[in-house]
Amino acid sequence: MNISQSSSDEGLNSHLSSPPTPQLVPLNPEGGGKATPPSKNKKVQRMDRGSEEYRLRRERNNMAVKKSRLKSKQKAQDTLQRVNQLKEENERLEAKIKLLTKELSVLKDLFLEHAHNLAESVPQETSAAGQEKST
Amino acid sequence: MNISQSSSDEGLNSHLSSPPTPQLVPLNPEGGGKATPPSKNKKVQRMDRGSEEYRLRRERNNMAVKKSRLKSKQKAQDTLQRVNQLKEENERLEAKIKLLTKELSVLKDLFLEHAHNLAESVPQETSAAGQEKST
DNA sequence: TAGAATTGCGCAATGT
DNA sequence: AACATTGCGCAATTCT
Repeated sequence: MNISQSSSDEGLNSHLSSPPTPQLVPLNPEGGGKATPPSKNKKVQRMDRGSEEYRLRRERNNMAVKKSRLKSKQKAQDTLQRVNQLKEENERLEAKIKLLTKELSVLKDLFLEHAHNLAESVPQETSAAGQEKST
Repeated sequence: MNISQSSSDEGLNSHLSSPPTPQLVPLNPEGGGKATPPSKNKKVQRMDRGSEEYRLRRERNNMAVKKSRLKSKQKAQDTLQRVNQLKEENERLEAKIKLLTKELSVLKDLFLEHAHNLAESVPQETSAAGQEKST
């Protein structure tokens, strides 16, 4: 999870802007004191906008972002497909169950009928159709 | 499909920046030439950055975006849940099929055995399936 | 420490 | 006109 509260957001641009690229980035208040104010500037490096280093990093990140998002979308799509796949399989299984149930029903009926006949005429094996496992 | 190439990107910020909100938005180079260059400003309304109208619109859009993205994520999550749900149901169905199949198998075996006995030892009522009390 | 991958966010174009 | 989507870049974080 990314719970970054985005403290110092500097959403600047001027990238694919073919024009003169204004480069209006006052975000680097160096005028306050020294290059490195006595405050605890722990790690917050103020990237020079325009720095080749910076540009390079941005470009790479942009690529990574694109890639990541593509991947994400792909995954979502796959999940949707999976749903359809499972739904189909489900239907197949339901159909099979229906068939098996019917077959079973028929056989049981035959059995009962037969047992009945036997009991009526020749009372020998009366316990034959009651052996299911419940569950 | 949206093949917008994002021509004039001006990713500004200064929004959730609780501080004095510098409002450093020189993106409206009014000093370069005229307020509206002689180009064919067809419909591209040069939104005044700083215009109340603009700010309001941006804010609303930001809300809409957030909402939309939340919705999107929710949907994705739902889809994932659906997958799990379907997987579970599938397992249930498979189990049921297994059970039914076994039951059927047992019954069939009983049937065969019985028929066999009849044929082997007491071949008397070979055609007595539906005559007296059918049903 | 570096670099790639994620993620939240805002902008603008576009869709409804 | 208003809200919804979507592609895109930035920056902060997290993962490797």
